[in-house]
Amino acid sequence: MSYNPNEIEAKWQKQWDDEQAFEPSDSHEQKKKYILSMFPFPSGRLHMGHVRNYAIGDAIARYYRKQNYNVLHPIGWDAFGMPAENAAIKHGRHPKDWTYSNIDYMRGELNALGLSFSKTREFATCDPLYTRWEQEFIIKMYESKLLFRESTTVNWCESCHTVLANEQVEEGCCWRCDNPVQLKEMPGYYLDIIKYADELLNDLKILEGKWPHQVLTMQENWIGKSEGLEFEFELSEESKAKLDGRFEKYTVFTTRPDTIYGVTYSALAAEHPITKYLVENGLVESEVAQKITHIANMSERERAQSDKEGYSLGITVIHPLTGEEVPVWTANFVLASYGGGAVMAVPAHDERDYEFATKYDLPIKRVISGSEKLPYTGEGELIDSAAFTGLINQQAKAKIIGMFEEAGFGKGKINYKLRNWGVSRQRYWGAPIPFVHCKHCGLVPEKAENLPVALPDDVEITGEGNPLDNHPTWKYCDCPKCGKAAIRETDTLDTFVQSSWYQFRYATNPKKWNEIGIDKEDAAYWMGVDQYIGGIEHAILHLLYARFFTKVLRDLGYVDIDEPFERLLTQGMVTMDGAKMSKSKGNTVDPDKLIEKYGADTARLFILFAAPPQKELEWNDNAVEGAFKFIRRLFDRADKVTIDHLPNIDHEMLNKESKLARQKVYEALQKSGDVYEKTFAFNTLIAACMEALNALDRQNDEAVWSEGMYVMLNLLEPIIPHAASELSERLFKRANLSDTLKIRKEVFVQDSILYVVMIGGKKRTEIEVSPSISSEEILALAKEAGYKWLEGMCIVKEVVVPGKLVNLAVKPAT
RNA sequence: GCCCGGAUGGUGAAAUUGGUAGACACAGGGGACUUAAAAUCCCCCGGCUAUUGCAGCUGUGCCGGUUCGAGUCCGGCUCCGGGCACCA
Repeated sequence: MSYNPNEIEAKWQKQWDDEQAFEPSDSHEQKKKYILSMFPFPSGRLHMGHVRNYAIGDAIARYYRKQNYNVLHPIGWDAFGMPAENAAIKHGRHPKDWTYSNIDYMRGELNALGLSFSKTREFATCDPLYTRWEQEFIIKMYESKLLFRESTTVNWCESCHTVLANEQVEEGCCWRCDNPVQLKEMPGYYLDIIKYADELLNDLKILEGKWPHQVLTMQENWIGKSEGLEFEFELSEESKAKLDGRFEKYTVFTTRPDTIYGVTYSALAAEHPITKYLVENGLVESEVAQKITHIANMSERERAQSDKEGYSLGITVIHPLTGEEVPVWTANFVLASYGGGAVMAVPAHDERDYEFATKYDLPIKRVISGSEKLPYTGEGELIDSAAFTGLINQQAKAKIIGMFEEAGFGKGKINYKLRNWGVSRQRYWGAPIPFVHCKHCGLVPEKAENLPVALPDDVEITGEGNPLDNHPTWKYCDCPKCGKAAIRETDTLDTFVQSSWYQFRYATNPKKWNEIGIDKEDAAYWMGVDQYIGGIEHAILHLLYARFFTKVLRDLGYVDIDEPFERLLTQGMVTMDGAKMSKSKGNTVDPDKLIEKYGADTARLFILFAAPPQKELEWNDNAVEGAFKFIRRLFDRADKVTIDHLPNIDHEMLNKESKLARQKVYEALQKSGDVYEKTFAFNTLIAACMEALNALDRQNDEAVWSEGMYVMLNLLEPIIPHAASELSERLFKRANLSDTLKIRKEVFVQDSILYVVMIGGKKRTEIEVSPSISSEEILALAKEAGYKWLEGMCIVKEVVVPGKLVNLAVKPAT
């Protein structure tokens, strides 16, 4: 038979459409699988990374459908975001128009790949119906104090004209546009993710073995939990006077309370209120004040790259245990955003404190024994530490915290590197934050019946300022509470908010989408996502936010689960000439052209064959051709099939080649379960099928051919669905596709077994023996076969590995 | 600097988790068919030595160890990729 991919693929895609073949059943009786590939941003065209992502997910979804699971395999569009506005600025197109026409085009591309998505559950996150429910959640979060508004120093991207969350700053630059991020003081909305830090950290244990190890450690480090002591430094009387009595004390945090007797100075951030007061009121020399202001204006990134720098503030604090006066400095390495912006400095046992003390000639006092070399940050016994001297530092830590707590001037404290999630964006193309600023009532949430707060269509997008703020009328409204004139919030939500709950939206039956955001029962049935597939670049951002949102929605009573994604597969990048495919590098391969030339099945087969999904995939045009040839060969060999069902075969009656062919076929079948359910090493399954086809080719038995094709098409259908369906229809009336195949043990029974004979650890020869033979007999035969290498040797040890090999350890005979 | 990965032929990769390293493919070489080309089919294909015949040595980034046996386990390095980057 000849292979005409374009014709076949159009035929099957139409048939699947007509049959609505991939809609899950509404019934909750059946066992289920929820297979989800991360949804795409509608940028205009699919790229190879998408093709890979969806080929993997589709193979898994199709496999489970064959195993009689009720499968939810949805797709949608992560549709809000900056590129839509950039397109508006550049080409004068309305973001809405740009977005929805991109979606239409890309939907067609996904369709052409033969992906088995549920069509009834598709949505775009910019659909007002989606925004409506998101706004409801946001209001609920505000009411339970998880969402709050405050003015803080934020990461600001001048090129995107918007605020960025901490996670969205990569190497000091904006994650999206790569421009350097500046610090700016601004009001904004925050989600209290720190409140969930402990749970987000602890629940990583649930995901162990199910998520890539790498992602778990990245999240763990990002949360950055540390336990220590928080206490207050009281200012000396003289210093209080100098500060006009406005400050009495300040708080510091340390993870090393065991080194507290080694404190020789304290350091404040440039932004610390005391530092600011001193600078602003001329209480430090004007030259120093200037330098401090300069530091305060630097980004964290810039500060991290500069040398240690600091200035004496001319004030002192009292050491809480010794009563000694300790000088206070300001230092550029003290972060305002962590632990109160102030530290106790122990130069003997902290690298930063040591470097600083050496530079400015501050005293260094050793209090932990151990290495002679300073700074020493390891374990040891306390020295020179009053009542605690002699204790091991780990014990001392707990005792000192206990002592502080008893005395009431400090307490054990847990700190996180994780910072609260700033969700305000000063953009147009996002979900409006549904609040109103009222002169009389303050910040007021919009009434439920007025949701969604929708975006105005008539905007001017110039790239200058926030288009919603500039709109002539949109922001003027009545206060939902008192009815007087008020101003609508013009910030919109971070787009990561939309992707934090989309998994629940898909799980909700679309018939209920108008009435409800997330259906609890539907979610209980479908969630969590059994297999989630996406790029490693979301290891922290999206995956942490979605985990957080799941816990929040649970606590607000919307769902009953703790973790959204049961299993996670992170796919590798698609590269060409060793570099990531990108338009700017000009090394892209257009999926449309590939499909046009070879068909979707070839694209899918190549992508799954060329490398295991987790690894990087190097594009190779020749290998694509090879994938195409394999499918063509299947069509060619279809002529060998003469029986239209799974034949009964008397294995004993077959010749050696046919027996081997059956063995290869069933080896592939045996492998398939593991591949589709656990390892996702599709490359090895495809290789096993190629081996089976090669072995079938070397024999002539019609029944063995028929059986082989019956099994192989069944195994390959999730990977090359059009070709496999077509052949299965022509040869077996598709019976093989719905069949649950059983392993035939008899094909693995060998007439004889090949034993490798190793002598002195080296492979020397082989012997073919009957399977019923004893170890003694095998050894005897091995010695006979290997006499050549045994001459002049005596055997020290004999090892027989059943079914595999014989190893004779030898040494020269004396 | 710290934390994770990884390193196997010319290339992409396999290797039942301690048991014949290089399956399966791509590229390359040779041959068959053909007027010719394409397509298809067959053979060879880690390195070195030998080649009249068998064959021998060596080989999974490097050095060492455990073991009858190590790509796989242990210790110490080198290089590459990713993440974090003064978090007290």
